[in-house]
Amino acid sequence: MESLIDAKLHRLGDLSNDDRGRLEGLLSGRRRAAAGEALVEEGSRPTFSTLLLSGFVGRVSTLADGGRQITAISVPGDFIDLHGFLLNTMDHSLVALSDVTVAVVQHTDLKRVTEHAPRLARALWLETLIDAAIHRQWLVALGRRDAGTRLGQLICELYLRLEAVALAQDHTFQCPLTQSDLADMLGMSSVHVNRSLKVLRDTGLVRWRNGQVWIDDWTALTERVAFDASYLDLKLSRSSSGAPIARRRTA
Amino acid sequence: MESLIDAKLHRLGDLSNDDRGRLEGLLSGRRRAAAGEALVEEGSRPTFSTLLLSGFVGRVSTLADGGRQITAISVPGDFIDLHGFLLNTMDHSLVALSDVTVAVVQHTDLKRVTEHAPRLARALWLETLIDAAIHRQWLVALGRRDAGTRLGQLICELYLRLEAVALAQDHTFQCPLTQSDLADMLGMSSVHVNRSLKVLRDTGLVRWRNGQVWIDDWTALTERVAFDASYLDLKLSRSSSGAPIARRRTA
DNA sequence: CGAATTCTTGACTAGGTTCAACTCCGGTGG
DNA sequence: CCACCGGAGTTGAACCTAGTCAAGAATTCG
Repeated sequence: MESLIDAKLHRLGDLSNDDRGRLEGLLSGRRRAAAGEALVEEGSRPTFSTLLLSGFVGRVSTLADGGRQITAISVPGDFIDLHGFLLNTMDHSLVALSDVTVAVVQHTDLKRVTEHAPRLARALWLETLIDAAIHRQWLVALGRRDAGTRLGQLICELYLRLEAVALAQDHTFQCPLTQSDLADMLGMSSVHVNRSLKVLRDTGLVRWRNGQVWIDDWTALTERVAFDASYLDLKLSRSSSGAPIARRRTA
Repeated sequence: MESLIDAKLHRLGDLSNDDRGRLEGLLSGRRRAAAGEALVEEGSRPTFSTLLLSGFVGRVSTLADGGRQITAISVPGDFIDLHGFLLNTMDHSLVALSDVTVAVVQHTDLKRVTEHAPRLARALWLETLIDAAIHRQWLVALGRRDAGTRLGQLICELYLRLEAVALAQDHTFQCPLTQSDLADMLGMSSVHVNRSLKVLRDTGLVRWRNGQVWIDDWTALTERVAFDASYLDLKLSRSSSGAPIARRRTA
């Protein structure tokens, strides 16, 4: 478990050992929650953020008519809800999509530390920017991709994110999400998730059974769904060389 | 123009006069761009961020098949592309949706200042978190709302955001977006935008003609499209009192 | 082993796309 | 001054993707 935290802290950029120690020192406790439990409720004002150690957590918005949209999914190693650190009230819930374990970070501690460690603050800021980059990718998918493509892209994304924390390898991974969870992420009905999954299965691209996913043909899948992983590979920018303002007609 | 900057800085939270001065000092120059020009290209590594002074800018992702998705829209007073400050390469373009003016902030200056002014850094972080909150709201809309609702919600959002910077009042505002731009934001065809707009017009809720929008019945519109403005009203959290971890079955 | 989810499949429906034609409007040049 | 032009808006008709409803099969869990 500690190795997961190490791996994550490493990915956060080239923090000094000081900063890394500061951050590890913040983790003040552990909590567990069972699948279906809300870690943080919409409308509440949490006093802590958490680092997800095991399991899957979804950001869930519930509509008046009972509809659900999962706007993001966190995998082990992700900070959950750094948003709650700066925002007054939660505009969505954080729900355990499987049994989960989290490490708790008190906002008061987080505030104190970030005021004295600007590089660390920047690393955490970056973490939320990566969230935003994933949000944008999902927006493109929901707005302009068909159902099968959205599903395939999500499977690719999950695989790479899990592989990055050593929870997936050889194009297979465990995934506790139900088809209904997938539907709420992909903005479609669970029936259609099922049908789309069947197409991926019948074309030999992906098998998904009993909570285990096998990507049988990674190359064909990424081509079929036009998956470009670059949005997941975001790192803290170091130097600042680059091109001047671009001027080009797009219309 | 300076009053716009003042208003914006004020909204960023209770910065000290020192911090406010620091931020104003960052604005190193002005640029103009005509509708259709790209301010920042996908794949580039910008060395500056900008504050939008006039006009509208969209974050645009272009698909291989020519499809476009606008994942966010910036109105005057918004910082554009703080993302580019920390991320290595742009995963999308920033395109002027009308003629625009921007104030430029060099990343090197931004970096120096945020390292010595943690509160200011936090205010800018917050700015990107608000972007993310809007992203989530759009995700919910794209995933779970029908076309008319999405359109109505966008009109409500635009009105409130423009009103906050004194560019809208009395439920009317100027909006240079074409129906095709709207389509690319709402993930639908421009034909269907036109039809949805006609429904809003015929039911007496909204008129949109020659770049001018009138919301004829705000109350009815917000009810019709279940618009909840709270996600736009996000402020820097000050104290840190709140409820402990919530435990509730949602399934 | 029985109950409750979850998954699977079929039949029908509806919201939205596509294609195409036509209109409206502002700008431009003869 | 007006005729033309191009971009934006408007509308109809045919088509299609995905949703809904419903029922049965498979899994998991107590």
